[in-house]
Amino acid sequence: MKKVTIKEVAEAAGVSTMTVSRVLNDRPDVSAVTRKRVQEIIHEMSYRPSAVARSLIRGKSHTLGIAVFGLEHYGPSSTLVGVEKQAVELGYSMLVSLMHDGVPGRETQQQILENLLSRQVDGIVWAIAEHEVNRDWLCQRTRELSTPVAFLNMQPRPDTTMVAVNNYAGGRLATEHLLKQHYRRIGLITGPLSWWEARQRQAGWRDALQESGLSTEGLEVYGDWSAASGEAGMRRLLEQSPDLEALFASNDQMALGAFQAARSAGRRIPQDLAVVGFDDIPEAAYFDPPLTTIRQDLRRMGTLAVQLVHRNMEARWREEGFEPEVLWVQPELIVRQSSNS
Amino acid sequence: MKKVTIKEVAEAAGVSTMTVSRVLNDRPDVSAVTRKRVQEIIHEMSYRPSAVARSLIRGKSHTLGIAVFGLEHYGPSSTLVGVEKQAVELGYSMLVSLMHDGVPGRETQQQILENLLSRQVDGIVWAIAEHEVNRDWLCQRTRELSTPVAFLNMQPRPDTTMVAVNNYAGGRLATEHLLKQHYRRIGLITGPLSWWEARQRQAGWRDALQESGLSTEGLEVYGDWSAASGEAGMRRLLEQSPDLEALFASNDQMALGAFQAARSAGRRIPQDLAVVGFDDIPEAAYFDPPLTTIRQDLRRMGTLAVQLVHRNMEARWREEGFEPEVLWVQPELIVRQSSNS
DNA sequence: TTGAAAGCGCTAACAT
DNA sequence: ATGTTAGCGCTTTCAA
Repeated sequence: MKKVTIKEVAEAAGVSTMTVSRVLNDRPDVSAVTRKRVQEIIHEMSYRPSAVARSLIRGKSHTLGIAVFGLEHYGPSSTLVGVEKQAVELGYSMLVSLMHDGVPGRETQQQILENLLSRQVDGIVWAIAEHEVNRDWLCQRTRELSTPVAFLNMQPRPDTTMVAVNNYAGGRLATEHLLKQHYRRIGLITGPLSWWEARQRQAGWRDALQESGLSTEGLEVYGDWSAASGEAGMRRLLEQSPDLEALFASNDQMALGAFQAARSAGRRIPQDLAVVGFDDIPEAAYFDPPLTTIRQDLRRMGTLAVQLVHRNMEARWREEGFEPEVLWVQPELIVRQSSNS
Repeated sequence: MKKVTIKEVAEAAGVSTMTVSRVLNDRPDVSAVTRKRVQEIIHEMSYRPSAVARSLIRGKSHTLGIAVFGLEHYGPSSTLVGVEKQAVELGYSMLVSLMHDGVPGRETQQQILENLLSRQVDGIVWAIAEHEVNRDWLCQRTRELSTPVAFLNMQPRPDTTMVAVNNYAGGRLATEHLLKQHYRRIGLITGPLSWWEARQRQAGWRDALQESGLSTEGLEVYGDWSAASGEAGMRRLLEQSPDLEALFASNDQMALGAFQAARSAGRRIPQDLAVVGFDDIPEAAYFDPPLTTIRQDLRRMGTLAVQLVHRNMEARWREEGFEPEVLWVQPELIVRQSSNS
């Protein structure tokens, strides 16, 4: 089937394209008879106005761009779900760009940005974790654009719109929960420290311990978010600190790996070792034992990011100013049996 | 920053828009001097050609539409990753539409399809599981389109392009693995039977048992893919068939739930009960015990779907015919300790 | 090697 | 209430 254009519809209906256009846009200035006839023809020919032509003329594409890293994982996909839902509610479609490789390089990020812009997206949500790759250039670049951008989970910067989970607070929450139960030797398996989120969780753990006058000596090992790294990390931790009483794993997968290492070492959870994770993946409640963890409302984060972008767009539309703002989402402690003393 | 157009670039360079266009498209018929100058100006003004205008004129948007259901889950997000990767490699961007609610209704699917089409996508990948909602209308509709569509994981139909995992074979694989180890009372926790995939896995299990001359009586309970339903299902199964020796859970989450129920019932895995799951989610290898499961190469499925769509598009471009085809992806048995006798 | 004119599909602004 | 003209940003065609 060839694509039908407004011209053909107009011809078939014996009216001008303008009249068809008016019917399409529900304008009041069309006689009821004409409207009805045109609508019928539209239906018959299964005519569908070209969003592309409309974008060109209106200078708005009704499309939001989103760049996501690590979509296979629970966090990014939940976030994307939140973003999409809100986007659709506000009448936008989603142009999605993914980053796959181990570390999101500058080259690729640049390409993604330019591609989204060339497709005339009305706004952008940047859900690519901040790595050691210098990100200032990106933030700088976005400030020069006429297209609003909201960043997710990144080190806050002045004049930048951002939504982030308070990972620092999450780290403290986890650690303080363990401290309250009188554990004193509380280990940490970090995420890759090139990630902002991993550093924040680490800082929360460290500060909580230090404020209680406790040492962090020998209690910290490095993971890469994977269950395998959690297992290896736990093993190292038990070797270097056999007096370990509790563990804060920077995500649930690593906690799961740690469970396995603890089992092989003959340590029961929670009797011999209390564990807290981070994320609250759907499986966490069914771990053995069910995992105490820090829940992040990722969908909400996505939703908020879209709202910020949208408000920003509307402001620019009306030629008003828009104050960049940073929105913090608070994480929540979910207590299950892995931390019960 | 206002958006720069080709006109402004042309003016700044003192040439016609045509010359700029030629430079943009790397046409040979521009003098080296002019080309260089224009390129510099383009860079200076950070001019970016409008993909929208190009789409309009060329009748190709270089965009692929994809409709996905249940993106929070591991399966759909892996598939999307595969789709996106291949799409980008072939020079397309991805317009993503999500379905959220419990059951993907016809209304919403229709809307999604129309929306993608109105945005002039060059091709569509339909990754929404087939439910009891009658899908024939959708397939029929796509046959009338000038835009090629590839379906994922659906009941094969004539004249329809599709990629699917052989879920039936997967179900047999799981069950035969258990049979080989001399288990005879092998239970099944199904997915929601409104899903084609769930029915296929069920059929594989049933046929395998029946061909071995075994009864399926009292060995089947219904789940909804969630770990909670796996736990409830396992409990029921143990009640109605206390002589249960093994279990095939139609996905890994339900297997995880079943683990928990088995534990509370005092049954050890695998000594008292062997378990096989389906999907091979990344966590499966770290369950306690590690889960034997059926792996599906979901990324590959996504990749293949895009390739089919692309070949189809090229064929239409050259006004050739294109034979709809059905591609089957074979699942693979991953043996871990949950099924070791 | 370069440019002018026409037009992709649609709508805003101005007739009638 | 309806039609005409012009133009969104770019490229195709044809002329110079």
